[in-house]
Amino acid sequence: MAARLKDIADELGLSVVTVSKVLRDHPDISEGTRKRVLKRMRELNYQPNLAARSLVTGRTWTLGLVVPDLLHPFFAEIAKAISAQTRKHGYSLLISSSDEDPDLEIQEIRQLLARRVDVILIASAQSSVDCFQMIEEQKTPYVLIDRRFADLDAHFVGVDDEAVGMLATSHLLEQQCSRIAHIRGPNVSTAIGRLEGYRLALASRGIAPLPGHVISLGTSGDHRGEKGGYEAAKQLLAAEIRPDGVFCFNDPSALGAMRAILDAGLRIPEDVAVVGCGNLSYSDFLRVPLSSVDQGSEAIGKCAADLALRIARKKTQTRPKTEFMSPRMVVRASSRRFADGLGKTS
Amino acid sequence: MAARLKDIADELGLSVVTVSKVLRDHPDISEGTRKRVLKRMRELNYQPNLAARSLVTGRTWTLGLVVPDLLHPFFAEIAKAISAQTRKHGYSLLISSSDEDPDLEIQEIRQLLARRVDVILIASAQSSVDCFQMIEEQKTPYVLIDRRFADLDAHFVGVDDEAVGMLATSHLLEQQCSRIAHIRGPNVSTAIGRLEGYRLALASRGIAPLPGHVISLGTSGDHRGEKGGYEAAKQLLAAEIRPDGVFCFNDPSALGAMRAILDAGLRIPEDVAVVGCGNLSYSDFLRVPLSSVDQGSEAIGKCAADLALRIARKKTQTRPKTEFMSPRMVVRASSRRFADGLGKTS
DNA sequence: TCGTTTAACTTTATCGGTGACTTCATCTCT
DNA sequence: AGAGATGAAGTCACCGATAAAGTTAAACGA
Repeated sequence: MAARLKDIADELGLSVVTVSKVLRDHPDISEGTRKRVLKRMRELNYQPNLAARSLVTGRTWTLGLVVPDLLHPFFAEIAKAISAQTRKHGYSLLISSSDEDPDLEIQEIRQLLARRVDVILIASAQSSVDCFQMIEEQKTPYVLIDRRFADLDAHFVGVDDEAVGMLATSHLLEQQCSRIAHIRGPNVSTAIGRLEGYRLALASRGIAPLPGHVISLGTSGDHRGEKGGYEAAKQLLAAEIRPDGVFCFNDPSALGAMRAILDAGLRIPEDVAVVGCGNLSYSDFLRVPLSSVDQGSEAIGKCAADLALRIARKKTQTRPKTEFMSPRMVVRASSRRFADGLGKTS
Repeated sequence: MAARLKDIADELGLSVVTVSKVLRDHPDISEGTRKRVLKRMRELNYQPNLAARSLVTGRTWTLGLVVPDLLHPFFAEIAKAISAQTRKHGYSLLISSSDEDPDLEIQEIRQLLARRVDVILIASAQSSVDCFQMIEEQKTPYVLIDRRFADLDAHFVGVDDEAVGMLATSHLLEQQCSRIAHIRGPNVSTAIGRLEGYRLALASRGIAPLPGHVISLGTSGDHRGEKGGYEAAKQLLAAEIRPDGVFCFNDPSALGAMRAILDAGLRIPEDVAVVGCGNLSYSDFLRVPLSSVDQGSEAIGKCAADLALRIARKKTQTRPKTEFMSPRMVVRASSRRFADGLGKTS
């Protein structure tokens, strides 16, 4: 059904290879034949068979993306940005969602390796680095997104999580919060970095977190952390000294926390100011619009895609490269305790 | 680098074909050699080269998905469900986002056709059916998701939008709303069906929509419709007779509408009850929790994936099949005007 | 004038599998 | 014992492209 090089070649009395060369803009083709061939290709709406091309070139013109959760707007936005960027360069994107499950993630990675994708982009839910050795064994290049591993020297694109933590915590300090708590995330680099940033920001004012004021987001079934945030905030409110500001690991957990605070009859931000992270798009429609640290997910996606494309084009391995995006504080009602002046507005 | 059939064949003193037969569970292989081959395959972590296999079988074991917007939770959920389902059967999924732009969508479809995906799943942003003829010419089967075309006889999986409209409108009627308005969506099947359902529900009580009470969601830049919903609701509130209930095309537009209503100093649901559609997961955290018609997006995804897999397995064309999911009303505060009794709770 | 370039193609081999046939030894049945 | 059936391999051609090397004729330089 679909046209092949051979069809075009036969019709024009050329060899398959000549037509193939036209297709790939090879120099040693005369202007005349080039035009004839291109014309016929257009007429037939010729599309090269990528399976055949892959077989001989060893490249699939396909990238693989693994995210923990496609429903999480942060990852959805990254996926969208990557997809848009790769498309421009003729690459397609296989997307899979690991449901935050390391084993499932490994399966997904195996699939991508079996498909011989040119580069794997991955926001990993792994706790160990074993599976990356598996990827390296297959000599498939990969780029970590959002989440890093301290003992793994690999390409990385993401936000500077320490800066995130400092930004959020400093903002709360500026809002005259004096007892700032932190609802921390699971044991991955993002959560660790944000916690560290939180500590550093406090330390720079000579403050140490009060006992019980750093609390872990339980893994109570929901990935995104709404329930976990609710539970964690309830515990915080029951602490000996009640916090007057909370920096939450991400926006969903902040939503949960806000609900717990409101349920307890407290006011946001007067009694407790809340800051999240991720700046998810629906923030404006909440009971109390949520202040949040924007991670520039779109920029992360674009940057990761560009890096991956660069890697895909080179056959030789390149030295691991780390690209940090800078976070941005977006202040909304949940943390704006002063009409103006003190609170930054962007 | 990666192991090939030939490597295994040489090592075991067999022919490539024999090994290939083992791989595909061909019957005429003795138990002994089968075991020897499988053992070696496992040791080498052999992965068949899908490009080679595709080249000869003409099948890619890949499905393509085109959605208008990956960031919209409705489509993200569908994408996730499809991905999960196809993975189980060894198929991969190429996902692309058309940004609700018909031209971009056509480009994406071309890409998928060029890649010779086995089936295309598409929630289309087209206004004409031309591009589906293009797909048919390539003899690539496709499944429409969510959005249909009246004059196109194709596979379809989605919700019964007329039922959606009736469900939402009947619910508002039950809540004693007597002046129910509708913020309708763009000119695609979903919006048309929901509008029709709205009309039918009113008609069944002998009511006709008041003038100016059916209003169109403008296309003011944002795809999801938050701004559009805001503008539309402002107009509704300025109508000669102010509505006391609004059924919104989707949840984002309902969010916008709610904001307009609250901004106007009115109460939800006492002054105006609001119902959306889509039942997006963050509904519980809104200023006023939003009642919404659940379309069962996960079920749609699963069903669409199953249908696509069935089609992929058959070589012969199958008769177009339409699968309707039934919508479900989820009542929350935005439309619960009576403490109990009248308002259904699920 | 003759060897050397150069432009513009063509030939040949190959990528890693699969499908359709063929071979050959063993087994079964009359 | 010989014909046909069966089981367990192997042969060969081919899928649709690309890489590398080879061919041919015109152009060029000394």
